[in-house]
This record gives sequence, structure tokens and C-alpha cells, in this order.
Amino acid sequence: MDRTLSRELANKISQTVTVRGWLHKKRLMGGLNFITIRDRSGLTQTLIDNKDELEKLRGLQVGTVLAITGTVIADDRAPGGAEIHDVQVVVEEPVRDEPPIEVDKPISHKSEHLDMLFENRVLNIRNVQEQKIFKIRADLTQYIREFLRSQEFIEIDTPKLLAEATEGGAEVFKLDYFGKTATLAQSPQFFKQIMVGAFERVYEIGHSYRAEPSATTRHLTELTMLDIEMGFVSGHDEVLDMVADMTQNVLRRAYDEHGDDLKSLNAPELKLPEDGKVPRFTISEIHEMYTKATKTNTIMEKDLIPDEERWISDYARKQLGTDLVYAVRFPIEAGKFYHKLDVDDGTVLWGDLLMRGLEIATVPLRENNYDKMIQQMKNKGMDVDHEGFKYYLQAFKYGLPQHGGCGFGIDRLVQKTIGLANVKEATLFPRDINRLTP
RNA sequence: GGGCUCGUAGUGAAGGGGUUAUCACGCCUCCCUGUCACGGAGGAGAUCACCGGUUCAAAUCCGGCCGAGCCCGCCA
Repeated sequence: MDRTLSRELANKISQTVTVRGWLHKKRLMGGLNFITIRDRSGLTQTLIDNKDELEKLRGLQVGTVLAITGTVIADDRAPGGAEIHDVQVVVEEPVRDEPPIEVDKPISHKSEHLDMLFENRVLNIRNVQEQKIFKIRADLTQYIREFLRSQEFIEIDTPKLLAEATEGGAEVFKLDYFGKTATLAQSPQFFKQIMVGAFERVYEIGHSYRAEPSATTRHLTELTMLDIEMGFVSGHDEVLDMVADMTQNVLRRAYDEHGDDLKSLNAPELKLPEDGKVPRFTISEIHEMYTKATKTNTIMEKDLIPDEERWISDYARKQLGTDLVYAVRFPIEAGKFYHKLDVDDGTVLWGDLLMRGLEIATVPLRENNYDKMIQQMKNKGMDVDHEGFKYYLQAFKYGLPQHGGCGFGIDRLVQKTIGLANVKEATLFPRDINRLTP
């Protein structure tokens, strides 16, 4: 008999069906016993009153793989309004060992329990509530793909195994590569810029690797990044607007289509600007506002300190009614060689998109002129003839239009959308400075 | 890397010099015909992270060590 999924049950009243799934819960009440089966679409309640059928489940633990055949009965007392009666049980894969955690109960996400959360990930991901996080995550990336596709962006995949680090900045992982040293990509930065020369608009959703010894609630050593690059832009504003539009579009869809799940996960109410314009503050404006408000002087900082990110986000939500806010125009000394500089203003055309207190994306405009690029590299004391820059600089030498894009943290987007305290909670199998398993 | 905090049955917690180491959930046995974090009775399950010291006596105090968490720093 064809398999019936949990979500189809209410449409099959009075029919004989077979559901297959995992034993999720036994509620034994003597003559009347409720057995809950979990499949990919949810939970099915079955009612067993036959002692022989019930006896098949004696000694079997949660996780046992079952096929249960019976008649679908409509009953308001059943979850979902329908359940299965007169059942026949077939045990497909018996489980006799007691699981180390309880799958049907809420899984603790308290910070001191995160180690246990990830140590038992294989089993706690069977928890229906826990699964909601990753279903929302899957749809967030789906919405991103659909939005970018609609804007004529092409999805690309670029290598994560590289000859060496060339970008500077974050520490890179090194590994043996047939006797040579390879590094793991800390971003697809060079490749996506190169691809602007072919497709104008490209994006990639892939992993990046950071060997920073950062032990915080917002860092992973293996992270999922959305990297976007678009050519022939009129200026930085166009890039900032595109990323802001995409983010708002994606968040609105998530709240529209997963409203109940987000509520059950205690996600905050979504606040987006009424006119669709994500407000922008310059770094120096934020330093001034923060210093005035908190009496902590940050005027000399080149970047925002974490508390400033939280402060300006709090300000934006309360005063301007938005969960998204841009911090733009970093001081020129914070810029990298590939950034577009506004020398007169002493700033870099680079914005950080903040969501609910956390940087979720960096959104810069690039220098696209070959000669200026070479000069900016020399200004930073870099070796322009270094083998590592050869292919990258080719793209500039043979013509790149003005372009910009973003590096967008998917793990952080999921974390902040749901309101999770730690980015690792938004990741199935997080990698950090002391976790490499499971 | 620096600072602070925490390690007690499978899980989550209580106890802070002398207890048979306490409770909840889970597990096992029995009872229960509308449960849905079912309920009731009983039972098993812990070298109190590890090593050393103080003490008549250490889960408890001290030192070390290992592990974890948070904040800061670092971070396209």
C-alpha cells in the first residue's frame, strides 16, 4: 500500500492507510494507547487497543522505524483532527537502546547547554521544534535565490581549496596538498569579482573558512556566506539599495510563510522601514551618538565596537521602527586595497548591514580601475607581482566595470531572523575553535 | 590570547565540611479507555570531571589540570 504522510491524513477520512515513520511517543493508558509516529511532514497519532499489536512495541524505544496500517478516523480530540484506528503494526527497524536525550521534549538552547546540544545533534534534530530552525533556514536561502534570479544574477560555485592566502585580514587554514601547502578560502572575493567580467551579476552561497581564534556567540570557523557581486552600478548607493531590498524581501516572505513557526520559536516581531529605505548612519555619526549616549568614547575607533552595533540597532528599532540599519563610510585606514575610496572625504565606500544588533553583511563598492588598483596595493606595501594576484589582476587589466556587492552571513541571518542567542544554534553541525564533531 | 563563571545518575537541576548525596524528566515492572510535557504505585541507575593538599572527616575548603560557557580582543 502507498505510504500516506502525516499531513495528508485529514484528507483520507474512513480510508485504510499506511503511515511509515519513527516511533515518537508512547502514551500507554491501559486499554487505550496512543502511539505517535513522526515522518517528514509531522506527527501522526495512532490509537492501539489491541493487546497483541501493542505487545509488538514492548521494549522498543523512541526512534524505532515503524509501518502502521489502519483506518483514518476524524476526531476533534486528535491532534490535527484525525487519527488512525484498528492498527496493524510492522516493526521495520527496532531500537532497543535508550536514547541519550528526550527527542519529544523542548531541547534546551541555554548557553551552558550548547555543548550538549551539538554533542547530541544527530538525535535532537529529530525534535520537531528544532527542525523548524532548519526549515526556515532552507527557505531563507531559497527566497534569496529566487530574488537574485529575478534580478538576473547567475549562481556560481568557486573553489574553496586555494594555493595561498592573498586577501590579508583573517587567518587562514593551511593544509597539505600533495606536498604543497593549500589554504581554505576565507571568501570567494576574488573569484566573484573576476566573474563580473563575464556575467555582470553573480552570486554564490557557499562555505568560507576562518582560522580566527574567536570564541564568541557570532563566530564560526566554517560559515555559510552569500556572496554577491554586480557590475555597471551607478555607485555605492545602488549596491546598498539592492542588498537592502533583497534582505527586506526575504524577511517579509519568511514572516509571511513561517509566521506560526517563528512565533513558536519566540522570534521578535519584524520591523522594516515603512518607506522601504533602510536608514544609513556614517561610522563617525554612530561614534558621536554612542559616545554622547553612553559616555563611552569610541571616536577614535576605526570600526564599530560590538556594543555600538547593538546600540545603533536598538536606536533604529525604537526610534525608526526598523530591524535593519546601515553603518556606512568606514575611515580610510580601515579599507582594503580593493575598496573604492573617497579620498576627499577620508572614507571607504563600504557599508555594514546590521540586523537586530549584529553585522550580517558587509556591502562595499570596489575599485575597478587597473591603474588605481595597482597604486592602492603599492600604497599598502603589497607586492603587485606576487603570483597570488596574477589571475585576479588580469580581470582588471582587461576590463571590469564599476562594481560592488556583499558578503552576507547566512548563519547570522538565520540566527537574527529567529532571535537565537548564538550563531551556532542556527547551524546544523557548527565548527568553532574547539568543536570538529559531529 | 585576556577576564569572569560553571563541571553532581542518560538529561535538567538542588545541596557548599559529618546525609543511605535530594528532586524532576527519561528507563524497567504493574495499574489506568481520550492522552497530547497523560496520571498513579514501585524499582534500577552517581567512583559528585580529573590529580593532589588541608582536615578526625571533602561533592563541599585550597592548589593544579582538563573540559565547557559568556564578555572583551582578533575577525572579507
